[in-house]
Amino acid sequence: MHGSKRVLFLDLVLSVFRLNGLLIAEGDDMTEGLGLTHARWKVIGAIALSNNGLTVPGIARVLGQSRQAVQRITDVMVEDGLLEYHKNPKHKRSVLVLLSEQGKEIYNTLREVQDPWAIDATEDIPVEELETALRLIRRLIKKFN
Amino acid sequence: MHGSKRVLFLDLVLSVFRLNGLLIAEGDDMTEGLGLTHARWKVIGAIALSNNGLTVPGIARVLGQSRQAVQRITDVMVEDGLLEYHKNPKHKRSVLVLLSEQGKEIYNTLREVQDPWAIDATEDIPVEELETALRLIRRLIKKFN
DNA sequence: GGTACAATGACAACATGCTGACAGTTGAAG
DNA sequence: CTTCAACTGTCAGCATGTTGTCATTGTACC
Repeated sequence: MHGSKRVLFLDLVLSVFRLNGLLIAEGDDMTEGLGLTHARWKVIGAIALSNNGLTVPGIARVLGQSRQAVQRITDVMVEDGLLEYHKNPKHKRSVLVLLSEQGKEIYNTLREVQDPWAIDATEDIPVEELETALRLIRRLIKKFN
Repeated sequence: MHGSKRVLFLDLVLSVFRLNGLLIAEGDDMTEGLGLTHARWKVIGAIALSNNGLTVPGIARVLGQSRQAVQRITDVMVEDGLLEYHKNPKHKRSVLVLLSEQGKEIYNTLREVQDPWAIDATEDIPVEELETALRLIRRLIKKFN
């Protein structure tokens, strides 16, 4: 009988939905004044975490979104001077997306708010619990991928 | 120095974003053929879990969304015969949203797919890990609420 | 009872996400 | 070298979510 396990898991799923919304709200609060929406700081974060830049479909894979949705955002962000398209030696059409100088400045400003936030959020949570939760979430990601 | 804990947490945040997207995709796959979108099965689920029906703003609070977004969905779902608006003895304007007969049937059909899915997804995951992860996520939800 | 504040429905403008479709590019298998 | 499937950019249509605004209804406080 796996009844309680099933309920436990459905509870987890609903909680992930809820936490997802709250995390986006937190991010939007943090980026208030930087002129960023959640779609934008997600892209900036994904690029900043990569060393050599990412292609548009690459960003989409990291964020778990469609490449078309990411393409639309990056196009506007390039127009706004936050990102730059660079030639990709490995692909004639698929350019690399990198942070512009302005984009880097905004990311640094974001980090100044984000770092204390992350530390505060995990203040009273043991590292082991974070690791267990992350491992479980990764396992589910792999399963559903 | 909380550096590694900070990185661990940011990794967790990104993974929650990713898992959120994958779970919605899983739900959409399960409801394929039922004519439901994720906005719709979330509403049906929220109402089904409540005993006496919910008002539109009430659904919004449960799902962590704006009442306007939920209102638009429920209006169309009433038109489509999935939901019904009933008089609310406690409020002259704010009606109660309930599942119609067709809505109940669809929810039952959904359960027939959802239950095996939940069992399969957690097949090789110990209950203790599920509980640890859920506890952590709930703690974060409470923190950001 | 009256009054101030919160909650609700309704509508609009906008940002974001998805899928489908089509053409050009890449890479791997034959 | 050829061929074909997968990947990519681009455009279009549509569903969803957010914020803002306004009038109406509820509630709490005096």
